[in-house]
Amino acid sequence: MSRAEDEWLWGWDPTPGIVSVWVEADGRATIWRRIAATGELVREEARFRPWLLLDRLDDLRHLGSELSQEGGAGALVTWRELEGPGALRYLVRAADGKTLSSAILQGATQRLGRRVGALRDLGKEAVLALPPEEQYLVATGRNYFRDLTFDHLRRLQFDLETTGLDAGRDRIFMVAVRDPSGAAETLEVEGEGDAAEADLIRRLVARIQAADPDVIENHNLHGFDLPFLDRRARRLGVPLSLGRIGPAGLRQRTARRGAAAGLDDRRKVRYVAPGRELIDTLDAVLRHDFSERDLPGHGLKAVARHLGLAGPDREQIPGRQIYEVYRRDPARVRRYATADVEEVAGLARLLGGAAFALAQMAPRRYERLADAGAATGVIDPLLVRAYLHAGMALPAHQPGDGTEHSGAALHLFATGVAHRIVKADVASLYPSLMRAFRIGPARDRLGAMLALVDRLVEWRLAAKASARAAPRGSAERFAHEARSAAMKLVVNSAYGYLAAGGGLTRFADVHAANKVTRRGRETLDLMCRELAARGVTLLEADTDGVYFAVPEGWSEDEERGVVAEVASLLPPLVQLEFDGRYAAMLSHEPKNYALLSYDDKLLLRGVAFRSSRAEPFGENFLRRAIGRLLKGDVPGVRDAYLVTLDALRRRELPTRDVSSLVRLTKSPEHYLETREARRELPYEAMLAAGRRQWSAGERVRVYRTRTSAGVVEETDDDEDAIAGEDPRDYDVGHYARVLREIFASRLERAFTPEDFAAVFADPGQMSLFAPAIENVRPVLKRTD
DNA sequence: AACTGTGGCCGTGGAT
DNA sequence: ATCCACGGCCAC
Repeated sequence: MSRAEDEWLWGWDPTPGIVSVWVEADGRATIWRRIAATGELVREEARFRPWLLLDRLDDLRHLGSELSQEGGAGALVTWRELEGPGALRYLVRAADGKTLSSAILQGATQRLGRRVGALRDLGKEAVLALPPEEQYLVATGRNYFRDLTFDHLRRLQFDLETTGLDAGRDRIFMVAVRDPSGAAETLEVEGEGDAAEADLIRRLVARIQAADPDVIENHNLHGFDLPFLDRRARRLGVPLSLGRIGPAGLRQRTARRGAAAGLDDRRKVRYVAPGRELIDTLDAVLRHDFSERDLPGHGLKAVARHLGLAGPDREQIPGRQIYEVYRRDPARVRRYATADVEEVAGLARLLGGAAFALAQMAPRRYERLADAGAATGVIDPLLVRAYLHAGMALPAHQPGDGTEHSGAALHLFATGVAHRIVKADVASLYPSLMRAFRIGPARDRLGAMLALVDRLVEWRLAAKASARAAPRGSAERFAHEARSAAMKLVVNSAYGYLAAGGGLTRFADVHAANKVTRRGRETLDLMCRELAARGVTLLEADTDGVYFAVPEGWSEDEERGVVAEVASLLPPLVQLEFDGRYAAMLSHEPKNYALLSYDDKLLLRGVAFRSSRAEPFGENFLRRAIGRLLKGDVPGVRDAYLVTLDALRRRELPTRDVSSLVRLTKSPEHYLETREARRELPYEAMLAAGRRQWSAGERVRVYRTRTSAGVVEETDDDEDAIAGEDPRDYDVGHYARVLREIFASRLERAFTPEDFAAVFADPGQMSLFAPAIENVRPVLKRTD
């Protein structure tokens, strides 16, 4: 059993070194493999028998003797019935996938009496047809990258520098390229006009073909560089052969993020080049930030700086000035563009390892796993392969039966300021409960989901141990850490897979999901009861963790002791951990609190304390005020308030500091339709600034003036904000109110009402009877 | 072709 | 003045 389950996770075919797979619908497969020992690339051709799953054979009966059971002689289409109760039970194959699908479509058209033009028109209850590469990987049990490490890949990075953002009008004038050896250079236009740009594109293509990379990487590759390059190449009539085989020109696939498929189109496409994997480091950044939530932004420069990838003398040029700087000082743009590709290479290596590790498990192309959602993009392919390998029929998707799904428990025990804080939480609560109580999808007769979660957790522990044992900074350690991150991603989405609504996932089971969350609520309640019984003050508990304050005089060992005692009361596999200790906490509302660590770092949590749309001046004030508050410096809190208020009234704050970052979700046309019924400040600001064009999804900084609203132009570079150009025409009265009513009010729970009024009294309106600020003490109030 | 979940705070701007 | 529905953002 154990071996079979490992095969569900890793596949079974030992073929090493696959770096890319390309399969045509007619069953011709091309496999590129890199020999780890020599670095040599080998290309292999194979014939492969395309397959799909059907719920019935009816639509193939018209083939007569050209349809036969597997093992029979020479029929066009062969079939095999899989075991178990699943609806998708007929595995059908043919030498050419197109023969297979057109035979089915012909039969379905006859049977249903309407034209069925595509397999998906039959519905996912009736047919499962994977993309050709995935059919190949599932059928063979092969996976990408077996016995390879990330550094075995030949990776090339390129980055376009253009005269503007509009591919219909602007041109490419430079391309920075970093080849797999690590050497970076720039290609530049020689002269002007179409011929010069066309020549530059030809040189780029030649450069890529000569370097012959397995992987092409850039930040926002699919959002900018490839669509821009594709449009320019088409316009200039330059053949764009970025792949290893096949005709020139990029192919497309639809994806959740990428370039707009057409004008004003919500659908997104990504480009595909046979034999190479096109990797966008923005995907890795988003995936990383989803779990870590520690990045200041998602742009290349911000991420590179944050991760320590940027050199100290990193050349910076604001996007819109690049071409202008190039004409004046081309060497500067060369340094800038070269730094870009070098940072991308570092970023891909640092954060891309997880997708690489996923490709060693799931039967999909590396580039698809790099941007796939974990549930339908990773778990589902693993389950499909497990069922086929076991010869079991797959259940079809099923809509929910109407049962509601409820989530986690949440308790707020006290608000205000507390000291000596401990956080205890359960590691991976939901997957642990699934394992501990054997909660899996009812329709998963094979038990593949729980088996996969078991295996992933076990392998992940092993990977973590191996990582710890390997030398710091070594490629080996890096590989184990990446594998651990990939496994964490999959394990943590197992519950989401189960709870997914709308018939989204094949094995979704709301009853099982409800069992998981019910056990979760029980576990959290038990933790809280048992902790309280041991003399601590509970503050807040959410889902899988609890904050509490310990009595004065407790040592860290005593803190850890109480957590360990409670941990011993939980079911096996459900591990309560000591997650951290803090000097002080401001508890505001559920899911909204601030923590001061013992080394003086302030952590803000919740939308009341940190929100991407909050005005910077308000967040700065909050950081200062809460920092002082948690150190017991109440006069310092008042001082932070007065200083901010004063700066505001003197208009010392740049307009950006009072502006709010908002996402425009309505197109100009859409807004104009609803404008009369409902006026909204962000759009009014755009219109007032004379901007009548924007795209839904765009984020802009807006602010309020006395009479109307304005837009702050974002610059890439902070030094670039030229004081003289800032109108500072913001509405001081409005922002003084915002400071008091929106930001200062976040500290309301910290004081009695009288003290709060005194701390945040307007300097001109101090009451004679107000309490002396020096004597004000923060409070903690039970909420019961 | 893509698509994991619930709980919760809070600001906006019209309705009452 | 107060209420409320809604959308956005965030904690888990």
